[in-house]
Amino acid sequence: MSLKHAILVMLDKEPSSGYDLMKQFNSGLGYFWNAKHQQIYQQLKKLSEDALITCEEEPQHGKPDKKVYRITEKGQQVLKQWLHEPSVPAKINDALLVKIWGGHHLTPKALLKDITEHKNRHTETLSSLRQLERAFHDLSAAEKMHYQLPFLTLRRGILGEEAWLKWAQEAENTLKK
Amino acid sequence: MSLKHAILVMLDKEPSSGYDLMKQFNSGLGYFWNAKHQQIYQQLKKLSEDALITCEEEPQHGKPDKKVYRITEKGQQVLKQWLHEPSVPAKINDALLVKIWGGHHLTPKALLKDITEHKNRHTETLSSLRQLERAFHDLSAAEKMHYQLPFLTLRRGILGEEAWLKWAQEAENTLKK
DNA sequence: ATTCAATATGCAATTTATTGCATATTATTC
DNA sequence: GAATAATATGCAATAAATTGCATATTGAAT
Repeated sequence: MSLKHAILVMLDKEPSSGYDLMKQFNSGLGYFWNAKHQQIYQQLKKLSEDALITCEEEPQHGKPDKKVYRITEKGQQVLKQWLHEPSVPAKINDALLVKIWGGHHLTPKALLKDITEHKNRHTETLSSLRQLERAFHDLSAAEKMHYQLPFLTLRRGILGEEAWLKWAQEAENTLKK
Repeated sequence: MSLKHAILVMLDKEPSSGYDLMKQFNSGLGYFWNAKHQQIYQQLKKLSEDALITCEEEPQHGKPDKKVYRITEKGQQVLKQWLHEPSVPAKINDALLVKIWGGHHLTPKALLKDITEHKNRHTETLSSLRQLERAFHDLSAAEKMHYQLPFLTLRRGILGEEAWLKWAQEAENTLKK
């Protein structure tokens, strides 16, 4: 379980509300970790109880109140310890591939339709990742150095999405025959 | 949740025991779906209760007894229905990338070590996928046609692993500087 | 003889994740 | 003025996945 650590990593960079974290998880920066808002709020509650983070209510004008969470010393210790452990390999559970594997019950057309929908999503993701990449390239050398590590994760996203789309092309060529 | 459907797809191709399925999930063919043995046995139990599969005990000589599961008519119906629904996108939860994203607490050396371990796993996976690919190429045209769809999933695996390794090279170049 | 690896399955408890509500404010659009 | 989208959070129930045991057989190696 690393949602906990993903949250700690994010709060270590910048204090945030659950809603802020949720947006990060659902946008480019959180490309590598997915979580629904419920999970995030639940984890924040747990992390608070364990005193790995603290919570401050921040009244806002024009918007509902925010609960801003901050990582504590204890939280940083836990985070550092986790960072020093070998990371568990990401597991792949890809329903589309299960479907294709057993797809002889379906027409190629039905398979293509499903693939196309996924392709649209991947195309969008790639496009927003590339946007972030361009923003990175416009930074000064010092800033580039500073964002070196997040940039690596961005590159992973880009290479991953490119490979996915390349595969989709192959799949389409096969299924259209 | 598609472990259920992954199992149905597999049993639809060939009756198997939980242990057989487990091996598939942990080898090349199950590259696109991961499950631990507990999950598989639990699902088989549930699927039996729901009458989507049946179970037959098969005594073996030299080995403990096997429970061979077969998909039922009802199971095939459920499977077909699922195949006709749009498949849910695979979600990515990659602890290594979380680590890199927050890796400024670590030395580049420590990060490289972790990446190298992952690289070894990915290299092995790629190598076994390529072996399967070569086996495919040696098939007759008719057989190739028959395995067209599983071959597509194999290609996804290969392209995915190649992209991963390409990224690892980039990451190493960055971190070694 | 004994340890080890592979085969084969499972219970019980816990932890994680998902789903389905539910609420409240403000700004904007129709 | 009413509907909608965005902001912001949460409870409760269920489902799914993981972890830690636990057992039993056979063959091969030491």
